[in-house]
Amino acid sequence: MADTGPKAPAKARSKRLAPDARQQQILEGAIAYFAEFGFEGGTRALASFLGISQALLFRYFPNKAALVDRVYEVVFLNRWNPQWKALLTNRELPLADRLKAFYKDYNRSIDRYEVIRISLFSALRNESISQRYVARLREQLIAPMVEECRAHLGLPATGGLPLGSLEEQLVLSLHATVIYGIMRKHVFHAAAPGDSDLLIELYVDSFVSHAAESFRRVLQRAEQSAS
Amino acid sequence: MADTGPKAPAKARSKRLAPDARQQQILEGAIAYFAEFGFEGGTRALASFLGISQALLFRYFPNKAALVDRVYEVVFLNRWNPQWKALLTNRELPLADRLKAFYKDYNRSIDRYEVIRISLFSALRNESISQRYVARLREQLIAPMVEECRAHLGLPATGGLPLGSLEEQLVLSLHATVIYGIMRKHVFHAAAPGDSDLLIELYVDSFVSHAAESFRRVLQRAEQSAS
DNA sequence: CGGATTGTTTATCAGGTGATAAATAAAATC
DNA sequence: GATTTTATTTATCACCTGATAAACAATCCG
Repeated sequence: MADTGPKAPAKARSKRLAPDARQQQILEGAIAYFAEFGFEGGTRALASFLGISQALLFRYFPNKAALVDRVYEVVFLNRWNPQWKALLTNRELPLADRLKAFYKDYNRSIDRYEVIRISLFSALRNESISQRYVARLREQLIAPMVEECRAHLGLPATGGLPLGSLEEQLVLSLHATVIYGIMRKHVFHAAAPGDSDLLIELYVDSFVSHAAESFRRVLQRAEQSAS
Repeated sequence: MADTGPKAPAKARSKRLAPDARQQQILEGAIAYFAEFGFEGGTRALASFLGISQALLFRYFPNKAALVDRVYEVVFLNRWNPQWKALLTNRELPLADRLKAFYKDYNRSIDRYEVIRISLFSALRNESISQRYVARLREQLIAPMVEECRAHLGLPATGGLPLGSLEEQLVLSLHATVIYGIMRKHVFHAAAPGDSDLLIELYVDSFVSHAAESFRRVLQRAEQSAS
């Protein structure tokens, strides 16, 4: 079994911080610590990682769950850019340009060790905040992308996609490529030093140039199963 | 914080099994239990999940780590098909057909709740078996796919890829799509009821039909950075 | 300086953990 | 059916967990 906590690198004892600063320090340390060891990591190891006593944690957070919730908030909510949807649906730009700009920015925003690992840890626990994030991703970004693809291809709007429709899954292949690349780096530790922006351009070009054919076949299948 | 163990559905007490059968039953139960709650799940909850006493676990496995190791073995090693590489490198078939046949079979093999979740739990713990799996995936399947793409496009063989080369990452986009679809289903609980085989055919066709252009641009970039 | 304030630590608690040994009960053997 | 064998459970251990309260010590303020 892997070790479940650091054997105390324990920074030099930094005494008597202002309450705000200490709370912030604990929160940031907790993000780093939980990202590494998961939420089962103990409060003692976390405290020693921070160079403070274990009891001090409970002065700034009423209990471990509250601390974990704050970690979730930082990782999930603070990392969402409300302009993404507007960017994706701005039909004054070509579809490919919008997708490239979006995925470059999205990739930049979530390609971080703590973010991807904490997202996974919380998803594996079926945390509701993780499921809300997935729902928002679908409603705010993936579904609009499908509509934009339809518009780009001269197809009528869907007026609401069924969950997990084939069209949605087509668009998700783009998303999957970006996410999986980040996971390979931070979870599987399989180096991926390549130029992310170049790869995103290639992925998007490949997707868009084949979209007509893919959508045609997917819609044909949908008609078949409807009959 | 999410609940960390089942409150004992506790099947009816099945008494006095043959040792082999009981060991097998514990192993299978452990796979289901750890897949749900992760490896921090307690032995008491596992035992109650199995409908046996906690002490009995330690008669069939010397300690928890040994049980976890057996779970890893079943999930990782038993799920590898040695014929995959041969299938992918069989140049009597068109490249697209090989990729489709491989990914349909690969998808069928790993698209299971326990498999994908236990893989992720172990990867997040940096278990060596997980890293060995990733290395094997790269050497046995991904790298050969790159070589096959080169052959398909009339390019010379590489004679050994640098880790994380751009070409490798191009091929990984295909892989990512399959894996991420499975993760969405079993980790993010975002339904994906679509016809996997159809989607795999679309992904592969899209990839292959755009491969010439993608490889051209990637190799051009590689030359630039070499100069 | 001296006393009040407050950030921090030490000591401690009840409950949970993996693991062991003795006690029990079901099957196997004669 | 009595006796041996063994699968299983109950009781227990030392240790670790999150959390609390009292003791301590650094800063502030007069």
